[in-house]
Amino acid sequence: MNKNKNSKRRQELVAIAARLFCDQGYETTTVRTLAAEMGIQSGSLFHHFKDKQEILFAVIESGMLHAMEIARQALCEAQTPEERLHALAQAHLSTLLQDRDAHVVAIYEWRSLTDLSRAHLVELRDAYESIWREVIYECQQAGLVPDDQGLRRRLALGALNWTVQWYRPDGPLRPEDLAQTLVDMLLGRSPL
Amino acid sequence: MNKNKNSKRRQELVAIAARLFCDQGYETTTVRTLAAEMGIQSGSLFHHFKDKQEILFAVIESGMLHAMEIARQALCEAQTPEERLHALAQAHLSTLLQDRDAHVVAIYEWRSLTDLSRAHLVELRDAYESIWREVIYECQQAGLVPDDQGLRRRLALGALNWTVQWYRPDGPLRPEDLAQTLVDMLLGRSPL
Amino acid sequence: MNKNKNSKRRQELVAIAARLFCDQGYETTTVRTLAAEMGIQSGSLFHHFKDKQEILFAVIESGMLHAMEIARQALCEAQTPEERLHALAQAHLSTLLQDRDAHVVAIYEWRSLTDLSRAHLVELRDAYESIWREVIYECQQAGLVPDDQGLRRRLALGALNWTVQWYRPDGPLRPEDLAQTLVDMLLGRSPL
Amino acid sequence: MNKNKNSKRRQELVAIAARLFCDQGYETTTVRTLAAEMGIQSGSLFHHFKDKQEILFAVIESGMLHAMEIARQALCEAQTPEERLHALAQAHLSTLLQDRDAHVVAIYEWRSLTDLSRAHLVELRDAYESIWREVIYECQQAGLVPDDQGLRRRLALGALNWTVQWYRPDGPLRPEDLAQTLVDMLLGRSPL
DNA sequence: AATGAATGAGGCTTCATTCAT
DNA sequence: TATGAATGAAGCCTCATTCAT
Repeated sequence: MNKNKNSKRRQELVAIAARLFCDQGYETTTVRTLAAEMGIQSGSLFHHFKDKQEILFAVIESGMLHAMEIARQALCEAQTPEERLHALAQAHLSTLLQDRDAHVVAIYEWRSLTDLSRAHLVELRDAYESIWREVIYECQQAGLVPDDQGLRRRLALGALNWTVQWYRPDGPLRPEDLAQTLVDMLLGRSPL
Repeated sequence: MNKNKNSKRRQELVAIAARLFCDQGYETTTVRTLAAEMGIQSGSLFHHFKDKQEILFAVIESGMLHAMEIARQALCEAQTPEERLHALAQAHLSTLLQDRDAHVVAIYEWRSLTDLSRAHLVELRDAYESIWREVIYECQQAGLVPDDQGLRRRLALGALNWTVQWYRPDGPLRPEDLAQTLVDMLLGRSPL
Repeated sequence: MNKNKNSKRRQELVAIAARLFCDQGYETTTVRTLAAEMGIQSGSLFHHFKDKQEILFAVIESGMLHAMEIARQALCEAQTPEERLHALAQAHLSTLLQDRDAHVVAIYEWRSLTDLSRAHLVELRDAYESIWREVIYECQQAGLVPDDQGLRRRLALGALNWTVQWYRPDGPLRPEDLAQTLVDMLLGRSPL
Repeated sequence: MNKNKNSKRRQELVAIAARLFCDQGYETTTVRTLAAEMGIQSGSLFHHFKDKQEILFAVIESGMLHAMEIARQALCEAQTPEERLHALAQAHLSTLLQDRDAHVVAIYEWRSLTDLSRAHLVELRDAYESIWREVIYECQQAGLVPDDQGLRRRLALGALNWTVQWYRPDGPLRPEDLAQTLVDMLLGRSPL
């Protein structure tokens, strides 16, 4: 099995799998379909991945790692708590759009992961959410957001994640508007 | 096949299916498992439902019909736009908790429906969302919410729906707090 | 799955499997071939047996149970130690010929059993061998066979078992001759 | 492919294959496992052997050639018919113990050989058995063994071959005792 | 001699569904 | 309504073998 987990080729295969899992669902996507779309034979798939499940893991992991990276970069350039919150929301939307397939898969196919894989990804998710926790905490310290045991943070993240259900980048709504409205809601502001 | 779609027995079976589909996923739950949990043989299942897929449809439909009913009742007793918005959010949370299984299934297994079934359920969903649209419109007319092409409504509904991912009724958070915070965010209020 | 382990139908299937496993080997015999020879579809096989391995177990177990039964019956009618020894050898040869398939499979495919199955069959085998141990012990007490820690017993049983490799019932050698010669060798006699 | 069939390297590989085939069975041992134990990659294996099956052939052939060699040497030093019979039994046991892997494989995996390979090995086996035939014949001429169309020879060889099933060199029984008892049984003697 | 990715046929097993009882 | 044996298509995965490097 090809152990080079970050090879260009592998990343391509993961992207293709992400698309298929997103479109058809993990259980419904057959190994043969995966292979066909990748331009290889079904047997060859198992040189790259131990399991069908390992492909699922790779898809979700790649989405999460990317999300983390983008969030970190976005925060580097932001200063005030509010700016940082805004940057984070923007970054979140960016990955959601850029790696939509992977994130949709993460949401829908979480259950199909093995316990071990899931445990590993839970760590990643916790790491990501702790970034949000931190930024929200800064906002609280600055008196911008009430201390509500993370309630607003959870609602906001939920609202963001749910956007994959309805948001289409080719619609009239710009991502910036989305992020702005989200921040407004979090901070208890109304544009009126 | 039992044509009496609302028979007590059938509703029991649907509830059992909802639980299994929610816990294990639609694709992963076998007809045999369904039958076993229902206390019958797998062959007998097909006297109650034409298809495995029809069971899925019944599960989701029942959740949606229930949601609609609860929403309508809640609105009957509410007067001002804000009260009505609050009542709606509360009602939404209620079904989400009461019929959690069915709603989780609706979210996760939407894809496994046949086109025909999906079309029918889309109608139901649209009917439900139009209730929200209406109430939000009333709030806009009252100057409580900005006119943003449904953006806030969508974010709010997303935030609510996402609660099935993390909200546990046995935790410290009461559903009322959730509904209140949600309304606050929608209306651009901060408890600070 | 059909739980009636002694049904006529099941015994037929086991006999067919025995023949195939004997002729082609367990690993080499495919489930599809098994099913085809049984006149059913490959999927139907799994109503009767949980596993391919369970078929192997059933084949070997049936051979062993039969061997035990025949040995017990033969001993009922024999009196003196030597008669009993002779009856036992004769009985052993009988099963070896009657259930040749099953016994060949037992010898060759022992390794393919699961640990659990093997443990169960080891008990059966031990029970069978203890019959031999007993009869040989009677012969020792009667001064017919030396006490050699079971060495002659083992050599004799080995010689018998090996007959499946070369003995053909349609040859010039009668089973009785075989049994007689075996007993002669065990008792240290020569026809000269 | 390496045409030097007797190269040191090749003999090593054959010995490793013998061990694996003996422990896991021919069908169950994968080419990858073979290669791994040999310290090479699976592709490289095919530079040494045309086929997986050719490895099996090499294993069995080597065991047989060795057996023949040891038998011939043993007979060189023996004089009387009985001495020669004893030497032969002793030699047989020696190879059975020395090359246990190869002989076990010969017994169990005979079926997996191609017809061509099998035919070649049948010649070797016949050559070996004719040595036994000869020595037994000498014993017959000397009045030590009855003329029974090879029945005692076959039983004796079977008893010997079967020893691989139960004999362990680290047990209380010495190979010499085994050989002696075997000869006694063949010649119709009892130590009593 | 060696590598190791790729092949592609084929293996075991599962599963929704049917149908005679 | 209920049963449960049978179906047969399809799923995931393995494995001996090849071939360009």
